[in-house]
Amino acid sequence: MFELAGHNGLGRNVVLNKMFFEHKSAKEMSDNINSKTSPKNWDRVIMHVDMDAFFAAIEIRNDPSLKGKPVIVGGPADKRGVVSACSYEAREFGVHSGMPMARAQRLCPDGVIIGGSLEMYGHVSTQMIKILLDYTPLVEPVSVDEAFLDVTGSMKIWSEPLSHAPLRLARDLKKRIKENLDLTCSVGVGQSRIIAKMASKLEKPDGLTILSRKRYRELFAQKPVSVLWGVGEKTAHALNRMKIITVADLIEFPADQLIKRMGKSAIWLKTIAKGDDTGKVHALDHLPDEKSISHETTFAKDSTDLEYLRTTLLALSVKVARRLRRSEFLAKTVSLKVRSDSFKTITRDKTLSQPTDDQTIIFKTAFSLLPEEFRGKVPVRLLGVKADSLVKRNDLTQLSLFTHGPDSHNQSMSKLNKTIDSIKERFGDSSVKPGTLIR
DNA sequence: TCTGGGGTCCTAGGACCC
DNA sequence: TCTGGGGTCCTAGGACCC
Repeated sequence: MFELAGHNGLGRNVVLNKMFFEHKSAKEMSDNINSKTSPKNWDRVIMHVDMDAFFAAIEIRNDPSLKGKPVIVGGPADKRGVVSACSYEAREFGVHSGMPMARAQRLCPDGVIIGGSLEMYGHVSTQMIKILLDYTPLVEPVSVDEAFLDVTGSMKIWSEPLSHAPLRLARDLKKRIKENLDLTCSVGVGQSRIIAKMASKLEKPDGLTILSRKRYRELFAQKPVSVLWGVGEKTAHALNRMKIITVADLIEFPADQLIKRMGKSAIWLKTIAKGDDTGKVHALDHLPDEKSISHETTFAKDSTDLEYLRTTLLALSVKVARRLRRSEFLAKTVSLKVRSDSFKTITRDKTLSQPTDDQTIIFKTAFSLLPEEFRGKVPVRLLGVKADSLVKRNDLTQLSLFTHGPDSHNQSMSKLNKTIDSIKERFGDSSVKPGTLIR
């Protein structure tokens, strides 16, 4: 951070964090921000709020005796569980989310393993969103523990001077989350979603980073392409084979050649490299409709027992159908997912003659898609059922708006409440919709 | 070391239609 | 007798994210 602060003399650095606040006076800060990259001249002010070690932090908050200990939240090792979140103390041992619990336990034998409650995390997530809504109606959850905010319209309230408005707002927001939820978050601020998103990661935990587009480019130019959001292992390798190693390489690489090699994603890769994305932050009650609803389960032990597989598929179908009905969707397509003992995963799907939310139809369709080799021969590790190509029931049955009450205020209130309630349904199970960040 | 669960988006071939 | 081009749907698989 002091390295970044070292750029202050150039009058262009707008990277700030908690260290910065503690060590710099208001005067120094205003000198720092007072430049042509000042947030005051931004066309948009986007924030990304990312809760720190969310599940683990909630567990520690609820049981202070866990404070300072390596806390690991996830499924049990003997049921092939993985880590879904862990405290920073656990990370010191090399534990991270997505890691098999068996391995985490070996790395961190004294770690406190907690199964956790997705329902409770969803509840806290809802509380967090409610706080964020006090700053702007444009709050778009990305997952249980993350959201984008477009606070462009809120800037005037947080002046004077205007150049400090994003900083003041972000500090206030962090303070309120700390006071109300007793949790910390990291906030990234920038002129686009991608900049805000990348910025929030920089000073975790309890960070606050404001990044101009210029500074964003300076900061990431020499970093490997894999730091970019959306560039995973495979894409990084593909780019590396084209001699594209750093973010700067990606920016400089001729667009037409990149499109030839990478297809459509080339455009997006260039965009994130430059921090130029124009993606809007959706208002909470105008989120794009869900595209699919699915449930899957991994068995504690692989199974060749067809009756067991049937029962499991039925249970999964019931869960999927229930969610379809609750959210008033019908599915045009039913999809089955099977993972074998050798970890090979296949999917089979079928488009129905009539869209449905009926568990029996979903189950029968899913079961009929189960290939012969998995009916007693090849051991099955995982089964999944997905409802796809969703349509709103109302769109289909032509039920009109008139069926709702006449009181427009109550109507919009209940709509908002319903929307907030549905966050848990939609995001409370650590699901995400990464696509909305981009497209 | 033995790899969860819930999502989104993209690609690609073949069918089918105009 | 050889031969269009475009559009959309269906199905399977894969990359990626949290």
